[in-house]
Amino acid sequence: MREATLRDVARLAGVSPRTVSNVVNGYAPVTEATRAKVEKAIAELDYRPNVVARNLARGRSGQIAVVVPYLDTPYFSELLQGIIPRARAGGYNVLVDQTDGDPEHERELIRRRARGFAFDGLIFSPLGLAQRDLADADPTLPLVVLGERSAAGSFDHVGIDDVAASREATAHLISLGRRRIAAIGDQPYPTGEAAQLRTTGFRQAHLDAALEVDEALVIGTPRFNRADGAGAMRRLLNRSDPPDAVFCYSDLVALGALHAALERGVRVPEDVALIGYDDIEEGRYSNPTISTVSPDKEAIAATAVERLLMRIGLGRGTEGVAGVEVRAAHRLVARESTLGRAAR
Amino acid sequence: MREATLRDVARLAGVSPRTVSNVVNGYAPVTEATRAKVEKAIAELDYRPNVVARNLARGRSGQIAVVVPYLDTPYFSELLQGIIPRARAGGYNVLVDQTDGDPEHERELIRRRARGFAFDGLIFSPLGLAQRDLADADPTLPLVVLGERSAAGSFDHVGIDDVAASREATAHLISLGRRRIAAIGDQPYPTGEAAQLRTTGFRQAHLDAALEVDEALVIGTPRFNRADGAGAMRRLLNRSDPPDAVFCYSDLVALGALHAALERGVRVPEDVALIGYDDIEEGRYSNPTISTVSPDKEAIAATAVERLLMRIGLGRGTEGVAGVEVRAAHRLVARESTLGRAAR
DNA sequence: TTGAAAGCGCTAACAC
DNA sequence: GTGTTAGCGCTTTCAA
Repeated sequence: MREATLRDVARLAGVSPRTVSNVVNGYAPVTEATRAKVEKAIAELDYRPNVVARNLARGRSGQIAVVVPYLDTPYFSELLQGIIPRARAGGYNVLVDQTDGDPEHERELIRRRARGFAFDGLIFSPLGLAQRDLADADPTLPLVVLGERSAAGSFDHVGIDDVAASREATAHLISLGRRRIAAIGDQPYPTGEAAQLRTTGFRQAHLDAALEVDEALVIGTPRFNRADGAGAMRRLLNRSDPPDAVFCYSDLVALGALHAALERGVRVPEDVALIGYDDIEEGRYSNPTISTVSPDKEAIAATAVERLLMRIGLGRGTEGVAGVEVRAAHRLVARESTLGRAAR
Repeated sequence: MREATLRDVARLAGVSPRTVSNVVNGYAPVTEATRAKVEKAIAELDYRPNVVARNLARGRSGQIAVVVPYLDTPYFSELLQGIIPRARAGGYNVLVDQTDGDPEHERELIRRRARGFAFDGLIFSPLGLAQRDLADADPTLPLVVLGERSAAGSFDHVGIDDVAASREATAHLISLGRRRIAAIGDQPYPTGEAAQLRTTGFRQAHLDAALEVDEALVIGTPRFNRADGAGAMRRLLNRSDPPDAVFCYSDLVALGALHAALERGVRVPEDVALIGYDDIEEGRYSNPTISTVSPDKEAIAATAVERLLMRIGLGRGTEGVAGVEVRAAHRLVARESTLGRAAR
């Protein structure tokens, strides 16, 4: 049996489609009597508005897209979890996609709203894509980029102060008396813009303490995942002069590094202290627990959605609006991987 | 400036909308010359088809929804990661939502496609919702349910054999000489249908070995997460006669239990062996690594998408088609949390 | 307060 | 092969 349409309801209720539409959307004032009639007809026919038709008529899709490099990265799933309910509260459904960090996929997504992927706005966490590539993005697309801004543009940025946070994390290691500090996660320009900010903070902390950075201890990794963290750590431990502390550019990297250390019988933090970045739940349950930089994810999710909906609300007028950079709060969370069991 | 429409392209190319549509969709044979003209016009106007309009005309949304209880549960994010590319390959975009295990939210979603949430089919992982509630689901909705089937219906199920898998996991602990085996994760009917299957397998393994189940060691938890796992483990360790092994109904539960054990100085697996369920990546990097039941997630994702698209293809005819139960493969993966470091 | 009617942009049956 | 045209189901301007 065919789905009931608004027309069917109108016919049954003996009113015009216009009136039904008014009732359904709570628009113009409708007589109580009329409303009752219409609602009765709606119930009788089990009528549900066709969203696709509505969107076509309204000239919007009622959806936003959230695109991240990897969905199985806890940081992103935690963020997504914060974004979805807020978007729904704002009347939007959420399309999700991952790019695997593929620059082509990312570019395609931005340059021209990807084929067949209909959305009114986009929350985007670029990875393989240099931020300046966003510059020639479709300027009519409401866009919020996650991560610190590295280039101006007509879109918004939401992120924490990576340089400051990294500096604090490194300073924490230094304050514990560590002197040979490694960094795992550096990435070359232009892909690794976020990574480079962290490296900058790492260097600043050394400067602050009048310490030299041993360049051999700055290890690049293609991804911020457990496997790469473990691999980098193994290389560090193979050295004749291994580090006594490591600043990892993500908790996943730190967890991988931890695994590699314990596997070799290297004690954490006695032999080597470890600090991560992101404050994912996993780091609160690992053994030892992982010290980390904790970004205010709730604020990031909330701000990203808020800014995006605002831009969507502006309509095509978005084009003129300059990009805003929003800095969410962060804090250092010291746990066992730097303080030791004594922390308990 | 207004977006170019198909009509604009037709006008510029000097052909009819019909022809442009043909070119865009690669339908009917089109002369090379015409095609070239049309493509030139498309490029010139930077034309992109309006997906919403297309969907309305085609009477579909081109989207499927994936609904899980919690997005930040690694098992679900890993699954989602397998589902999304496959759905896109099949021409569908993926809407994602989480229910927080709220039965009302789940029911609403099924009973009548949720307001404003447009999708042609649904992959659904119920939690708070008893499977028999799915019975009075909209029978015209193409639906694939994740998890083992506990009731018949007109929709498909994709999952592993939970009873058998749980039996194997428990048998593994028994084969290691453990005799006081606890289970963490049981849940009351009707919410915890999946949990109860695992409890059944747990009991069967005891029967097989002519062992008694100590009912005091079967611990219920509201959720399958780290915190609940840790809490349950603490209670077990508080007993005068703690278990020498624990079958945890998810890896997250096992990771929480592990944390609680180590926190007390209880050795794993020497004092208590631990086995989980799901084989999430985290369990391969924890210290010790977690033994687990590994479901073939790729197969689950692939089958779920495949069955769903098949049902969507059937159109309204879906109604008659009986539900199919697909059993994906699983295997036991023994790691350090049962075998000890020697496993390396 | 409600009705009539013109689209929203695309598809596809039907003709030529 | 290509054009004509009538919808898809809803919104919304303009009248009444």
